[in-house]
Amino acid sequence: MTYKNSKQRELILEYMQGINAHVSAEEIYENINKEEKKISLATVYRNLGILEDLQKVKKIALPQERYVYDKTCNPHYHFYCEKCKTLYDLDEPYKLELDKTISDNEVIGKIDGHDIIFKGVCRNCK
Amino acid sequence: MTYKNSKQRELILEYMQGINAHVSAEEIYENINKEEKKISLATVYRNLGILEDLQKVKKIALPQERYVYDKTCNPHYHFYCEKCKTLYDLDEPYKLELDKTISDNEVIGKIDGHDIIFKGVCRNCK
DNA sequence: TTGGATGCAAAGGTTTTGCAGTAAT
DNA sequence: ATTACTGCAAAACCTTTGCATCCAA
Repeated sequence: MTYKNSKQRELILEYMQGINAHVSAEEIYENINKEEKKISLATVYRNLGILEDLQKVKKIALPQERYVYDKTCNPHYHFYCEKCKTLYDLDEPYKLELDKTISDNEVIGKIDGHDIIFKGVCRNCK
Repeated sequence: MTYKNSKQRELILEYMQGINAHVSAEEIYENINKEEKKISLATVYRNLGILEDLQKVKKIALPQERYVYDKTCNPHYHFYCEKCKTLYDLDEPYKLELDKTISDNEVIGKIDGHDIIFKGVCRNCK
C-alpha cells in the first residue's frame, strides 16, 4: 500500500522530532491538541502504526506494563520469535559487566539490573 | 501487609511450577479451570500481583504489545527509572557480539537483534 | 475519480475495583 | 474477631474498527 501525504501524520512526526522523550499515543494526542483540536486519538494510533512501518518511529515496551508471566525469577534472558510469538528462555549467563559498563552514565543514579530480549525467528518456524 | 494462605494462590503457583512456558493471566485462568471452575479471572490477576511481590513470579513485556514511542530508530538501549517511570535513552554502543554469542542456541533459527532495558533509579530521583 | 486518511462513536480486549460474603489466623 | 481473600459484575483503560466524509494524487 502506498501512503498519501497527511497533515496529521506530519504533525505527529514534527512533534516527535521536536521532543526528546518517550511518549504514549495519548500524550502525543494531548500535546498536539494543546490549543485547539487538530487530530483525533484514532488518527494518532493509525499514524503511529504507519510511521512504525516507515521506520520513522519505534514502539517500546515499558517494563511495568506486561502480559506474560514467568515462573523463573532469577535473571535470565529471552528470545522472542516474531513468527510464532513464542518467548523462549535462554540459558546464557547473566552479564553483570553490562551493568557496570553503563553505571557512570549521567542520568543513572543506581542500577538494579537489566533485561535483554533477543528477537528473530525460532528454529521451528524457520 | 501480611498475606494469608489461599487455595487459589497455591493453584496458580502449582500450575506455574508445572509448566515450562510463559503464560498470560488469561491462559493461567483457563488452564486451571480446565475441568471445573476453581478460580476467577480477577483472583488470578490479584494473585499474580501478590506472587510478583513475593518474587515467585515475574512479569515480562512482550515486544509486540507496547506503550511508548521513540523517535530514535537506530538500535540503542534504555534505562528505566522505577521511581519516576521515565525511560531514558543510553548512548552505549550496540553490542553486536551479544547476538553472535547466543546464535548457536538450539531454539534459535535466526537473530534480528536485541533490546536491553536497564532498570534502577535515575539521578534525579536518588 | 480513486483510494488512502480523517473524525466520531462504538466495539474489543485486558486489567482493576467495589462489594458482600468467605475463609484464614 | 479481625483482616485477607474470593467471586461476580461493573468500571476503567487502552487500542482498534466501521462508517460516512474528506482530501491527496
